[in-house]
Amino acid sequence: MLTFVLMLSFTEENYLKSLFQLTVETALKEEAGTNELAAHLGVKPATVNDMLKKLKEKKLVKYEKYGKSSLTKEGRKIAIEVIRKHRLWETFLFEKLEFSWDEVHEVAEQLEHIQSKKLIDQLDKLLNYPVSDPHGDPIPNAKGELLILHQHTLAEELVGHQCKMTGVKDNSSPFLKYVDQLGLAITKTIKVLARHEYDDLIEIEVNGKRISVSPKLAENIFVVCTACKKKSKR
Amino acid sequence: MLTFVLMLSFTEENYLKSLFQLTVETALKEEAGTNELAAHLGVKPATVNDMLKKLKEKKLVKYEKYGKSSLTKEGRKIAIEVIRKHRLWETFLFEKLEFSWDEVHEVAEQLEHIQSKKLIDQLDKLLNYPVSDPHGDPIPNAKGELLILHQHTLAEELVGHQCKMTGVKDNSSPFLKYVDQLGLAITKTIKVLARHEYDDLIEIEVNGKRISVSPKLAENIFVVCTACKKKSKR
DNA sequence: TATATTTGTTAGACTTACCTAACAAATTAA
DNA sequence: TTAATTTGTTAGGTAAGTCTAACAAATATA
Repeated sequence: MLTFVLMLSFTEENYLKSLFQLTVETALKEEAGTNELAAHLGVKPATVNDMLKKLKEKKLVKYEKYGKSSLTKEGRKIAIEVIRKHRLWETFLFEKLEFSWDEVHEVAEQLEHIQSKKLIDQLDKLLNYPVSDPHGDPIPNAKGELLILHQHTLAEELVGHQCKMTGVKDNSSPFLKYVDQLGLAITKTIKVLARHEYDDLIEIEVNGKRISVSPKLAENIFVVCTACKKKSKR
Repeated sequence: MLTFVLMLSFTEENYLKSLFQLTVETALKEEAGTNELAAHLGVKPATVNDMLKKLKEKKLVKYEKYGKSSLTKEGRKIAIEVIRKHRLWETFLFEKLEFSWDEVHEVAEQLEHIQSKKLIDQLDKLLNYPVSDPHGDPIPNAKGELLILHQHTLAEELVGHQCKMTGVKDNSSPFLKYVDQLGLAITKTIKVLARHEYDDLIEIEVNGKRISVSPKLAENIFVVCTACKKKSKR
């Protein structure tokens, strides 16, 4: 069997990854708009426009003029590979090289583009086939299968419920440092004590202490809740 | 103290590395020509010409029209950093990820451009501060100090002398596989038994067996020889 | 030393990924 | 349902890194 390996640039890989993250991954929708992608990638809409045409040519995205865009099966496959590499590298940096969870993202952004199947498979083996990265995000396996956690954000959690922290939405260093400071971390048990109408703060119990968190913070904390059992949106 | 970090592209880093390898490192001379660099980098002389002007602008190379080029102090510093990264990655792949010595080079070519001081320092620590890579090449330390072995090639070795293999000049996979096949490897003891005028083959003893090797091969094998004690050229 | 060869340079062109500015289509609001 | 706003597109421009083709300088050879 002859397999054609189409070589993609770092940039092209990043567009596919962004599109994946804006659609399949965290969001509920199937498509993303040009401006939305531009904001996510930190470039101008005109640039995204050019790239969408190019990626459509290569049959990696579905795109029609003035329409929303989405990944093709092949495009999704590549996006998942990049995400797998990113998260394995993050795990490596955290587990083996003494990086803290707020430091891993930036370096993994570079490492995720290294081309070598053997490298990634061996890294996976060295780390003992981890299922999630330091931020709690699931790591796709070598077949491209991705465990989808039935998680929602802390902001959506009901008063009185107890849940467990499973990850974060925002991977920026300042946010992660703040999370650390508050004593929050993946696997911690969180109980929602109250929601204050007056200033929208959410009062929670964690580590046996009561703290108040902003809705902005709560929206970036993922949790699972057995009490909830609300049907997952994916 | 304010330090200005000038960000270089992968390409610029590769030019500095090539220039280092063609001058300071293996060769005896201090300068390299445009065509020579072009051949080493696999690009056309015209391209090198443009880049030399650009790197001169940035004070990383010394270059005058129609003259040979060399690295400035700052350029050499950067080249050594890239080489350090390359060789640490090669060692990592070989030691931790089960790569063979003919597989490490290609992947290290990509990894050497990742920007993160912490990454490299931690990698160095994880590997326990190695002094040479799987090909026997010395790894510069964090201060940019590079151990220079007083080595020469097997082709230069005198008949009757016994030496020890310390490295290879050619890092290509076919060459390295061939070296493996012949039973040659770093640290092996080699005795030069004879040189045959007729076909230039060199007869050596290694692993207790007599084999004949071509001058081409011998030119790509580094050895040290106590009997020789010939003054090193660097 | 004159000529041939090698080595290095210049000019102009291409591609990728980005930009700005002007415009067009689609959506939202009045 | 028209007008305002948002969203998306086009055209044209820039910088990096590459190329080819023509030329110039330096070096080697006769």
